[in-house]
Formats: sequence, C-alpha cells, structure tokens
Amino acid sequence: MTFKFFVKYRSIILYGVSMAILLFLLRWLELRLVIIDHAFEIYVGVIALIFTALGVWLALKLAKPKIRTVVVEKEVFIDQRPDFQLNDVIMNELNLSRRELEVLQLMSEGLSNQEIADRLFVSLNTVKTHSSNLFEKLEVGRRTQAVEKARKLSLIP
Amino acid sequence: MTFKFFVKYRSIILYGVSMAILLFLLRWLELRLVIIDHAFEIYVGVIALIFTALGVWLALKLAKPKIRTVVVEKEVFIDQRPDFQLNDVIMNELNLSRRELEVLQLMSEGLSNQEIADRLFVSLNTVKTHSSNLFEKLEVGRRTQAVEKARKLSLIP
DNA sequence: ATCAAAATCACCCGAAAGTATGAGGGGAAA
DNA sequence: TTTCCCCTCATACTTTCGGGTGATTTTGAT
Repeated sequence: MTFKFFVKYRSIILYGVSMAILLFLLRWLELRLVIIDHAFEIYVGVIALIFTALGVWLALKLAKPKIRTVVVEKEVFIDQRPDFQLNDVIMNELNLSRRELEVLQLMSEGLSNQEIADRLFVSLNTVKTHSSNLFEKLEVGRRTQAVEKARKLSLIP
Repeated sequence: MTFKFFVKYRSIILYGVSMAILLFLLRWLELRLVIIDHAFEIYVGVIALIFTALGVWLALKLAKPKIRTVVVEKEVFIDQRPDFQLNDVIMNELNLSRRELEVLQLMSEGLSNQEIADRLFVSLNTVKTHSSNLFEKLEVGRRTQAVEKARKLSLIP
C-alpha cells in the first residue's frame, strides 16, 4: 500500500525531498555569502537555474512522450495475373487424364522424370508411360514442346 | 536572418526574458516582505516553484516528438502480360551473353539442340557449349528448369 | 458380373541432353 | 604485348529421355 504509493509518486516525492535539501543548502550558503556584494542576485539566479533543471527533469519523467505518426506508403507490385484457370474445354478435347496433367505440371516446374516419380510415389516407368501418352495427345516430341504448348492452351499456369 | 534566429530559439529566449522579469518582480517582492518573519524561506520557495514550472514548460516545448513510422502497403496491380520487356538488370546481373540468350529463347520454344544449331547456323557442339554456360549462370541442371527460371526472371516471354 | 479406361510396372534400345576437357580465333581493354 | 571474354568446334563419356512392347491391377460405369 505505502510501497505502491511511493512507486506511483516517486518522482514527485523525490522532487520534494530534493527541494527541501536544496533549500537547506542554499540557506547555509546564504549565511556564508551574505557579506559579498550582489550575493543576493547570484543566490536567486542559482536557485532559478537549479529548479528549472529540476523542472525539466520532472517533465521528462512525467510527460508522456509525444508520438507523431508518420504514414509511409509503400508500393507493392502484384502481378495482376489472375488466378490461373485450367482450360477444361481443352482438357476434354484432348482427353487428358488427371495423372497426365499432374505429370505435365511437375514437368513444367522443371522436374526430371525420376523426381516426378518420387513426388507422385510411382515408378520411373510409370512417369515415362504417362509422358509418352501426354506427348501423343499434345502431338509433341519432347517435354519442352509439351510445356510450351500446354502453356499456350492454358493447361498450366 | 534575425527573424529566423528568433523563431529557432523562441522558447529559450522567452524563458530568458521571463526569468529576468520574474527576478525583477521577486526583488520587488523581497523589499516588501523583508519585515515578515521567515520571509526568506517563503521567498525562495516561491522562486523554486515558479522556476520549476518554467522548466516543465520548457521541457515540453523542446522535447522532440517521437516519430513512429507506419508503413502502409499499397497494392499496385500491374499487368505483366502486354508487351514482354526483357529484364536488362537480370541480364547484366547474370552476365548473360547475347548468344546464350538466343539459345535460351529457342530452347523455350521447344527446339532441340540440333534444331537450334540449324537455326543459328552453328554446330551442335556450339549449342551444347552455350547451353552448359547458360545452365551454370542460371544455376539449373536441365533445360526445363532453365526455361522456367528464365520466365520468372523475365528473360523470355 | 462384365467391360473399358486408367494407372501401374517392367524391359530393351536408340536418341538426345548434358558433362568434362581441350583447342583456336577475334576483339577489346589494360 | 598480354590478358580476358565470347564464340566456335571437336571428342569422349555419362545420364536422361522417349519409343516400343507387353503385362497386371485398379477404377468406374453399365
């Protein structure tokens, strides 16, 4: 309870204590400077400066820092290419099977036949068979032609 | 010039002037309170409080506001489809030669090495050499990967 | 249950692609 | 002049690809 009170008004309490001590010191100093000419002005000037500094310190402690929000717009370029839409018409026309399409897609991503086999959990022979059937339906002779043609026919993105 | 100087140190100058005026007033007040007991402590206490307030005011004036930057991403849709624009930056970055680019373009059209050789009037070996160099620069292992990567890097349409 | 299509797998073989190594010529820059 | 880069070409070899042939299993429709 009293601890919390102390924590909450810590700065203010410290300021008060500091003020009391300073006043005491200044009073003592006053008694020593009383014989010097213009001692009073110097004395008061010192008080002013010291307590100004104390005020500044207190303000920095208590004041919530101003936060100025700056909004920065950053352009993010997004490829407008809409979501790829598989051309079902061509799929039916060419009578491509689902498996053949899968092989085609992975082929277009640059995978080797063995890699495609690993990806689809089948044997290399199976992939070759599907490739062969795919080439026949697309009427091409090699994978690069298949990929190129499939892209044009919207079978792959 | 002097106007700018004033604007820049406006708070500090005002503080200085305020201090001078206050000292004058307090001096005047001092002469009126000198006959009252404990006048001095009251006098100094008033000084302390007043200049603390001034310090607080000055601190709040001078404190730099924290700048908090909020980045707002603004989506800009670009239509990448129209006229293909060769990415010269990547070309330079990868240090691709003109011949390598030519081979890449024909490769992406589905031509075999021999067909590319016929098209460019060079030998099969030459095409293989260019392909090899191209794969190295693109950090790929086969033509399908090269084509895929080149498309993504806007080296081919 | 039957049948056709799709999927899976194997093997053989030649073609194509890709790697490694080496050589020579021309042009530009230091 | 020397060096570097690009282009061209060759040879030998390895790996991957693709065609051909055939078989079995699975799946979906009737």
